[in-house]
Amino acid sequence: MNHWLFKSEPDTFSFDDLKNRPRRTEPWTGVRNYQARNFMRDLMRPGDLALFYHSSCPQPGVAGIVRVASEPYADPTQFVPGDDYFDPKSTLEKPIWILVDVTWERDLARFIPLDTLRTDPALAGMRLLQRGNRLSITPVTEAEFRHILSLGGAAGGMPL
DNA sequence: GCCAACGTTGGC
DNA sequence: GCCAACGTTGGC
Repeated sequence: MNHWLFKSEPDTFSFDDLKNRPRRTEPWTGVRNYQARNFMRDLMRPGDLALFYHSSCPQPGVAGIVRVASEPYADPTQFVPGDDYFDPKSTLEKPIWILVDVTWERDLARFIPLDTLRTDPALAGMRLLQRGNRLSITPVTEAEFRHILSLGGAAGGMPL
């Protein structure tokens, strides 16, 4: 199993927004970066665990735990003229952009601020924290994932 | 709102 | 294929 980090701007779509959806599951629309797309296409599998990260907000950091809930499939927003994510170069026959469904998995006992991640020696190699990283989806090692889970505190349930 | 850093575009 | 210009991201 692989582990991931999904970035989202909480003003647009927060971890709680996901949790409050009827099925706690949403398609992760709007990825328009080839590297992030290729992670989904080539390496992501249903069942993979991920961190839900809040970016571009007063308090950036990890807000909760989610799980990949589908195989990759075409992102429908690329076909909708006028949509923020419309891509005129894409066609139904040859879609350019894909997404996966993401489902709420678990709350953390506490939010983990970016500053906490940055100052933790165990996370010095984390892709999210590397200079210049802008990817909205990044791989996370199992060790990093476990460590962050422990920072966030157990919030009940079966072991992940 | 600033700005560093990076990705994409398009002329050549 | 190079690379300058431009757009975007995201922390501060």
